[in-house]
Amino acid sequence: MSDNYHHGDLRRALIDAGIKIINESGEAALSLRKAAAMCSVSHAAPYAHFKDKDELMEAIKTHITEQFTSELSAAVKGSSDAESALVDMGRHYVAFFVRRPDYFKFLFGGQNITAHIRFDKEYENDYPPFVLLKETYLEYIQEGGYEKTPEEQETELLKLWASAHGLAAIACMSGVEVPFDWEDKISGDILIR
Amino acid sequence: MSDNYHHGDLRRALIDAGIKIINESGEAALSLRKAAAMCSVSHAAPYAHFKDKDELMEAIKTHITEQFTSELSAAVKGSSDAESALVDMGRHYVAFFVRRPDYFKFLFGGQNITAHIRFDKEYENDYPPFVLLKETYLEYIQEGGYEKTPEEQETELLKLWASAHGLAAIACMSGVEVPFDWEDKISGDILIR
DNA sequence: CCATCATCTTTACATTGTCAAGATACTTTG
DNA sequence: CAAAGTATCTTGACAATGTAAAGATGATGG
Repeated sequence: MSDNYHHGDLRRALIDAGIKIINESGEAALSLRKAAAMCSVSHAAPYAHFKDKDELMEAIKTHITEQFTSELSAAVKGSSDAESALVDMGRHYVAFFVRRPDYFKFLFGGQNITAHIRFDKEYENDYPPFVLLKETYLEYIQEGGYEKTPEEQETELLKLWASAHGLAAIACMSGVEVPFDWEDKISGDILIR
Repeated sequence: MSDNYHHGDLRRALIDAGIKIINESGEAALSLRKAAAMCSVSHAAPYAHFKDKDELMEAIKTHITEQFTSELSAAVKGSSDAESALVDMGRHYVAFFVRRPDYFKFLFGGQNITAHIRFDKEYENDYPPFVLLKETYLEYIQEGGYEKTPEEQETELLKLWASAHGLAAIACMSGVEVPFDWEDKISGDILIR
C-alpha cells in the first residue's frame, strides 16, 4: 500500500483530528481542510468519506456520545443499588462535561443537534444516555416498590434529565472556572431527593 | 443627510437584520456581509460599529436577553404571591425559548457565551434573568418564613435555574415538534414541589 | 474656513466549503 | 489472469466570507 496515497483509515483519522482541533482550539477552529492537513491528505480527500462538513461533525458527535455513554454505563455498574446508581449517573453526567466543556458546546451547541437528543410526548427517545437513565430509573422504581403512573414516571424522568443536563449547560457555558468539587457538593442533592 | 451614504442608525439596523436572519434561516446563515446588504451598505460598513463579527453577535445576544428579561419580569409582576411568581417565571422561561428555539441555540449554542450566563461559587451572577429569579426566590423564602442556610438557598436556586434551563435546552434541541402544552403540563410540577 | 473625526466605499487577500475532472489503487467479474 | 468497475485520493477552480488598508464623504468644533 503506497504510503501516502491510500491512507489506512482516513475516516477514523479525520474524526480523531477533528476531536483534537475541538479540544485544542474549540469548534470554531474546526475546518475540513485543517483536519485533512493533519492527516496529510489533500483538502478534498475528506469528501470520499463524508458528504460535507456536517457529516464529519455528526460522526464526531456520535463518537463522543459513545464515549460519554460508556462512562455513564461504567458509573452505573459500579453502584450497589439502583438509587445510588441514579445519583452516580447524574454526578458523572455533569462531571463528564465539566471536565470537557468544549464537548458540551460542540454536542449541544451547534445547529444540527437533531440526531443526538430527542424527547417527545410519546416518551420515545433513543438517545443512548437517556436510554440508560430510563433503565436505571425503572430499576429504581421497581427496587423501591414505588407506585407511579406512567405520567408521573415520565415527569420524574424528564426532571432528572433536565436537572443534570441543565446543570451541565450552566457549568459549561458559565465562562467561570468551575471548581472541581462543584458537582460533588451539589448534584447529589439536586438530582434525587 | 444624503440618503445612502450616512445611514440613520446603522448599528441598530444591523442588529435587527441579524435577528431577522437568525429567525428566518438560523445562526449558520448569519454573515456580516448579508446583514450589511440588508441595510444597503457596503460589506465593510459594519466595521465602523463592530470590531468584528463576534461583537455584532454579542450585541444581538444582549438585545435578545433584554427582551427575554422583560418578558420574565412581566410574568412575575402578574402573579399574586411569590410562590406562584416562581412557578410562572419558570413556565415563561421555558415557553420563551420553546416559542423561539433559534434564539436559544443562538444565545447558548455558540462559543462565546461568557458574557451572558454566569454562575460561580461566590454566588455572584449578574445575568439579568438569574438576578430576577434570585429576587423572586428570596421573596418566596421570606413570604413563607422558611429557614434556610445560605448553602441551602444556593442549592435550591441553582436547582430551580438548572431545571428550567435544562428543560428549555432539551425542548429547543430535541428536533421534535414540541407540542405547545408541553410546558404547561410539566414545568409547574418540575420547577417547584 | 479648516482640521479632525466618524462613517462609509472600494479594493484586496486569506480561509474555507464544495464541486469537477482526472489519477491511482483495490476488487470484482468474466 | 485480464478487464472492468469502484473506492480513494489529487489538483484546480470557484463563490462566500471575515477582515484589513486606503481613501472618500459628511459632520463637528475651534
